[in-house]
This record gives sequence, C-alpha cells and structure tokens, in this order.
Amino acid sequence: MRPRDADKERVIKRKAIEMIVKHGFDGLSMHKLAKAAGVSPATIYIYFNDRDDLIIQTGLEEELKMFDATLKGFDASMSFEEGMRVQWMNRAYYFLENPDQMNFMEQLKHSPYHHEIGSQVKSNFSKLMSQFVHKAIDNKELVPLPIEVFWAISFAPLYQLVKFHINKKGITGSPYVLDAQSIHLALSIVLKGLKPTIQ
Amino acid sequence: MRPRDADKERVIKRKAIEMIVKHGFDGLSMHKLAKAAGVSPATIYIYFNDRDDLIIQTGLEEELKMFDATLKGFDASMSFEEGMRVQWMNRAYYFLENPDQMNFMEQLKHSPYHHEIGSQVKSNFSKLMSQFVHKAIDNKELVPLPIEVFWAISFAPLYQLVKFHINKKGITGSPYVLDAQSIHLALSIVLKGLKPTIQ
DNA sequence: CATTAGTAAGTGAACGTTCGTTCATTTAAG
DNA sequence: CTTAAATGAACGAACGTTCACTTACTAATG
Repeated sequence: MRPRDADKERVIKRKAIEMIVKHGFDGLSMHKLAKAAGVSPATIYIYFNDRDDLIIQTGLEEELKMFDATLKGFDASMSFEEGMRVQWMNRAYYFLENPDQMNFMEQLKHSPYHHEIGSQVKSNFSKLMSQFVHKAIDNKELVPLPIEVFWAISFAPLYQLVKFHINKKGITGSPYVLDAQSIHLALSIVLKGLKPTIQ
Repeated sequence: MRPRDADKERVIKRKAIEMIVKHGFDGLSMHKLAKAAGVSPATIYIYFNDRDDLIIQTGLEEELKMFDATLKGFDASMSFEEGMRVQWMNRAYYFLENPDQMNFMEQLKHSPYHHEIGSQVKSNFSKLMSQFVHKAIDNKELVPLPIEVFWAISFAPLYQLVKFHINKKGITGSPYVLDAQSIHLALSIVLKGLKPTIQ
C-alpha cells in the first residue's frame, strides 16, 4: 500500500487560502488550485470529497490552530485582567503573523459557510470562556453581562484594529499600521469599561 | 427614445443581494439573477457593465443608504454621549430592520471587493466623524486616541452583537436574540471606557 | 390630434470558456 | 504481488457575455 503524502494536503490547503484571500471564493477553482499546488485536479479529490468539503476542512483546521494560539498560557483561573491581557496579545500576535489565515477565516465567518463550521473546538473554547467570565463576575472583577455582550466588547475591537492593519487602510481610507501602543491603549479602554466601578 | 425602467434596476440589485446573502458570491450567477429578477440576462448588461460592476454599484448604493440612516438626527456639534447614542440607535435599528443589506455589506467588506468601494460617501462620513471625535477630545468628553482605535471600540461591538442576532447564534452556538436592554448595556460599557476618568 | 420616424430598452438564443468532478490508467510504496 | 495514491484527459453543465432582433416609448411632422 502506498501512503498519503501529508505535505500534499498541507500545500493544497495553503494554496486554497491564498487564492481565496486574493480573489475571494469566486476565485477558487479546482483546476487553478491544482496547478498552484502542483498536483492533478483528481488528486485533490483523494483528500477532499468536493470543493465545499475542501473549504470546510480548511476552515476547521485553521479554527483549531487559531484557538490553540489564543489559549497559549491562558488559564480560566487567571485574574480577569491578566486573562484578558494574555488573550489579547495571543490573538494580536497570531493575526499579525498570519494575515492570510486571519483574512480567510473572516471571509469564511461572513459567508454562508459560516453555518457549517460549528465545531467541537468552538464548543470547548466557549465553555472555557464561559467559566472565565462567570468567575470574573462572581469575583466582582467584571460587570454582570451576557456572554455575547462580553465577547462583543472584549474582542470585536481587537479584530477591527487588526483588519484595519491587514487592509493597510484605516477608517478614513488613509494608510494605517497597527502598533503595540494602540493595542495596549485599546485594551486598557475596554478593561476600564468592563470593570465594575468602585463605590 | 424609450426611458429606462427604474424599478428594473432596483429589482436586479435587490435580488442580487438576496442571492449573495443566501449562497455567497459563488451563488450569484447572471443567468439565475436574470430569472429571479424576471428579466433577460442581456437586460442586466444595459444597467451594468459586467458582474463586478453590478456588485460594486450595489455595494455603493447600500453604503449610501446606510450612512444616511446612520446620520439621521446626528450633528457633529452634539455632546459626545448624545452623539454616540444617536449613532448606536440609528445603526442598530437600520441593521435589525435590514438584515440582508447588513449581511451583504459585511460579506463585501470582507471580500476582495472591499478595496474597490472607497467612495466619496465614505470620505465625507469619516470627515464628519473626525470632527466629532476631535471636538469630544478637546472638550475632555473622550480620552485622546487615534480615530481607528475610537472606531474599533465604539462600533465594532455593536456590529458584532447585530451579527450574532442576524445569524441567530451566539458565541456558544446556542440561539441568540439581541434585545434593547443588551444594546443599552453594551453602549454604557463602551461609554464608560471611552470617557476620561474624573480625577 | 393622429401618424410616423427614430432610438434605446429589452429579449432569447447562442458563443466560447471554464467549471466541478470522474474515469481509465499508471506509478510507487508496503 | 497488492493496493491505494496519483494522473491527464475527458465529461456534461453552467458560466459571463454578446448579438441579431423585436418592442415600446418619445418627439417631430402634418
């Protein structure tokens, strides 16, 4: 028996991400992908059932890598502020170092494929996050709020800043580069909003 | 001379949005769009140069409508808190009442078309916003920050909450409905973070 | 007011191309 | 020797776009 070439699957996925980032889902054709990956079109169908499966599998793998990076050094028992800092920095560095993967995941999240990637990974992650949030609320380190409101306020701003950076354009359309100072400033403002006021 | 049917262009754009929301940019074919809009494929090319032009023109029109709705009752001379409240509520209601348009614009923003819709509208809007922000900083109603950091903290959370609502799924994957209470809670937290602390 | 000439809107069929996928065959590793 | 990986050619379907043609509205004409 002949074994599968693990490299081949990796190259196919990576090239698929590159094509989607450059030309959108429209621009991902199996013929072009095969050429870019240096394989026959038929070879792709050894590793994936069809085009949709390729996209979804690639999305799931990237999601897993992203969560792994996010949770490096994180522990649900951390103080609220420290846990937030770890997650912000993990995310910021991962996104800035992997702009294509970030861009691909954002396209995926805003496409109809979104509904098909409700994974085990995501479920485990949100449980951990839920623990972290409820503990922080109980400890009066965080104002009481629904988990979705917490998420939106905590992380949506970071994602938005990174998107400005990756697009190289700010809100006015002029060139934009995200620096460490802005990340820390944004985080401190978010934390100020989220922490209960001392009476 | 025979005049153009203004309805026809509107129907084509609306159906294009519906198809993109349901099936992504992949799912927008000129043949299917023609059928859905009740016209011949060739008719679409009377109103638009090609498929890309159709998408971009539709995006520009929606952007204009969105900014109009956003700025209803807004004035750059308002107090920071009141201006923020007006914009949050305008946006929230417009998005919740026009989920397809919101979804379409979000797909567009995260696609490669993004680079092609740097419009006059957007430029005017960001100038107005810039005035509002700098005035608020001068008046010590707002901590000093780059406009992109302001934007990310101010509005990204609202967009995220609306997306949860439109997808009918929260961060955990369970059903989610956004209510007025959560909008106000989120806004108050954002404002708390953005306002300078009184010493 | 009725008729007509002119013009752009609107059409269905057709174009060549590219699409996703499969198949008969070859290649290479256990 | 066996078996699955890997292939290039080929499939029908669908794609974006165009073209020769008809329709319907405007405006000039009498």
